[in-house]
Amino acid sequence: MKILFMGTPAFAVVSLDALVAAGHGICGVVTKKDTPQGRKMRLTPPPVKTRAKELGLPVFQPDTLRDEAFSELLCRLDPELIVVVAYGKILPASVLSYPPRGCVNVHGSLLPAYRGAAPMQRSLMDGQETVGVTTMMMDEGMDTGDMLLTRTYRPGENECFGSVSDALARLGADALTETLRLMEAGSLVRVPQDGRLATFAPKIEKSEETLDFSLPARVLHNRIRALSPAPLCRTFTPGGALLKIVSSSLPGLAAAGEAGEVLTDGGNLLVCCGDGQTLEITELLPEGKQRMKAADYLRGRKLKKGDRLGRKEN
RNA sequence: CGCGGGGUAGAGCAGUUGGUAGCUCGUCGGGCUCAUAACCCGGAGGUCGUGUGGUUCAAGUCCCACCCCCGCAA
Repeated sequence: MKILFMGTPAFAVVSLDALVAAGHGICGVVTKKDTPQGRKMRLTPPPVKTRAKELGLPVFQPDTLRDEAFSELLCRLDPELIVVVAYGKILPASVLSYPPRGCVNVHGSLLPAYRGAAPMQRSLMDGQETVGVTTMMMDEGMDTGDMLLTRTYRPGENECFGSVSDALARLGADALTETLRLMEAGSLVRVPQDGRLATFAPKIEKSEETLDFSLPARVLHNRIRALSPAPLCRTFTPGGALLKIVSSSLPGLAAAGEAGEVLTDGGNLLVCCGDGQTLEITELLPEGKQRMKAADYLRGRKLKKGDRLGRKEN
C-alpha cells in the first residue's frame, strides 16, 4: 500500500520500521520540525526523521498542515493511506479526507480510555494494571475514531513509563501491520467508541513533577514511574538541593512519621508518606550528578534519618 | 558566548589557610558463628578528567586552556 507516514518520537520509529519491513511503500514521512534541545539549544532532528533518512525515505517537516503548500504536497505524494503515530499535531479535515483508505492512528491506550496526549503516563499514574494500544480510523475528534485492533500489556509493579512505552511501541507496530493486512484483505472491522466511557489523558504539567509526600505512598510511586525516565519527579533535600527520583518501590511497611521524613540512615532509602505507608526510593538523580542507586547516594551521607524531603522552602 | 553543579581507589563522598590522599560500601584473605547481608582482624586497589601548561621549595588544593558528565531554562 502506498502510505504517507506521520510521526515524531522514538515510539513512532518502531511502527515506521514495521511498515517498511512489511513491504509497504512509504511515499513520504512527515515529522515535526527540528527543535532546539539540550544545554546548548542545539537544533535536534526528531527520531523519526533520523530513521527515515537512514531508510532513504523522503522527509517533510511542514510548519502547518493547513496551508496550500501541504495540500499540494499531499496531491503530489498521493497516498492511499495515511498512518499517524505520535505525530504531535492535529490533522485538519482536508488531510483526513484525502486518502481513499483514510487515516489510521496508533494510540497508546485502550480506547476509549485515555484519549489525548499522554495516555501511557496517565495510565501508569492511575495505577492501571492493564494498559495497551489501539489502532483506529481517525476522525476530526481527539482520538474519537472507530477502533480497529488492540493489544494489551501488563506492566510490572515497578515498571516505568520508558519501559512501557518501548513495549507498547512494539505492540503498536504489531497491531498496525495487522490492521493494514486486514484492510487489504477487506476484513477490517470498525468498532465505534462508546463516548460515555471516554476518559482523558492531558499532557503532563510541570507542577505534577513535584512530589507531595502527604499523598499516599502508592500514588507517589505511580507518579514516579509514570514520569521516569523523563521528565522525572522531583523533591528537595532539607538543604534545598533538587533531587530527582528515578525509581521507587512499595515495601509495604507502615511507619509512624511525618510526611516526607527519611526513616533510615543507610542502606535503603525509606520515606514516610501521608497514608502512613513507606515509599522506598531506589534510584535518584541529584542536581548536577549522575543518576545513582539510593544506597550509593546515602553512602555520601547527604541524608540522614529524620531529615524531611519535600517542597523547596521559600 | 543563556545560568549553574561536578569530574579524587570498583561505587558514593571528604580533603581544612597548598606540604605526595582519607571515609562509607564493595572486593580479596583470615577469624568468630548452627548460620548470616551481622561482627572482628588484615590486605589489595588512586599518574587526584586532560595538558611532558603556569605560579611555587612544594598543588588534589591557586592560575590558564581544553575534554567529558549533569541540573535549570527552552
